[in-house]
Amino acid sequence: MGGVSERDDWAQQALAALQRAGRRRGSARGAVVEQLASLRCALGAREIDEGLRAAGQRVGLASVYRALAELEGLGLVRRVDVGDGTARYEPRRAEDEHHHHHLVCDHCGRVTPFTDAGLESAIARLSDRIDFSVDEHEVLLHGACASCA
Amino acid sequence: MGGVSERDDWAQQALAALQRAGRRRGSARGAVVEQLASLRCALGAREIDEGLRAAGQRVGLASVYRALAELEGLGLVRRVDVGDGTARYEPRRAEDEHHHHHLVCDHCGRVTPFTDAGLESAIARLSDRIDFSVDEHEVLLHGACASCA
DNA sequence: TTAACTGCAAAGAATTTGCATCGTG
DNA sequence: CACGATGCAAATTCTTTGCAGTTAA
Repeated sequence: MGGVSERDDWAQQALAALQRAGRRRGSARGAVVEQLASLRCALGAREIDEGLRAAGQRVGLASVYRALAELEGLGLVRRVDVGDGTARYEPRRAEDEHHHHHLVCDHCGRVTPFTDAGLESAIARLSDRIDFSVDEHEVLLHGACASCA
Repeated sequence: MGGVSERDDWAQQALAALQRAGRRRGSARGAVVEQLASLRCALGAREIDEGLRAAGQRVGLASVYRALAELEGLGLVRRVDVGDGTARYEPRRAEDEHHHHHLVCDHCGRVTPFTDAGLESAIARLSDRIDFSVDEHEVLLHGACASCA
């Protein structure tokens, strides 16, 4: 719990894991990790690409997809699908740090994160009870956000 | 309570709603409603199309998509996205009848329904607490199913 | 008869893959 | 130097749309 922000923390962890997996450090992959690390909530491949482009980092969209696939395979990011036909990704931080779920406004499309302890414990109890090895969970609440209601 | 199976019940309700919405009763749409009504869990457009084809009902895939879009718009089906890049749909029955969520095996891809009262009440409490009008929710548990673990 | 419904084929959008080239270890 | 990484373009896959023929009300 020091001066290192969780952002750099995750980025470092991700880069280390990639290296451990025998991967080299290319510029595109590094940029994607960097971009993901600065996120608070899930983003799609196109959004990540645009973000990098805006930051002056010209990256091929294919490389963004490849980086995401790699990171997902190593368990460093998780894919969240809110039902609009595109995949979103967000860093999977250690422990319960920043663990959250998503509110999806079906009117404006905005996706907002939220957390709820009651929900987490209900899921934990449930996970223990069933004959299925749970290693990831996601709760989506669809409806109308405050501004759209 | 009654001799009418929930299957016919939902199908009738769906057809009635379509008619009320000023839609005619074409064969393709009727077949899709029929097929959805016999489901216990979510299916993708292609699967529905194949099911109909297997039953001798030759239907254009485009019509299946059109029927699903129409039903979703009327709130008769809900779309479930388990993260494999394809959309799945299942009938949205009245009240809590058959209300369930999904276990997704990341190894074999199998999707299995489950129910949990604790989860439902946690979500109900949460929904009351937040500044967001929730009208639909979905819980996805990813991991390894009994046969894959 | 009229407007909705349907199927096929073309169009679109998101994601993946082939390949020649570039850069890291 | 050798092999992984990258970008572009072509290829796939899923879904939507344009049209002309078909059919329910």
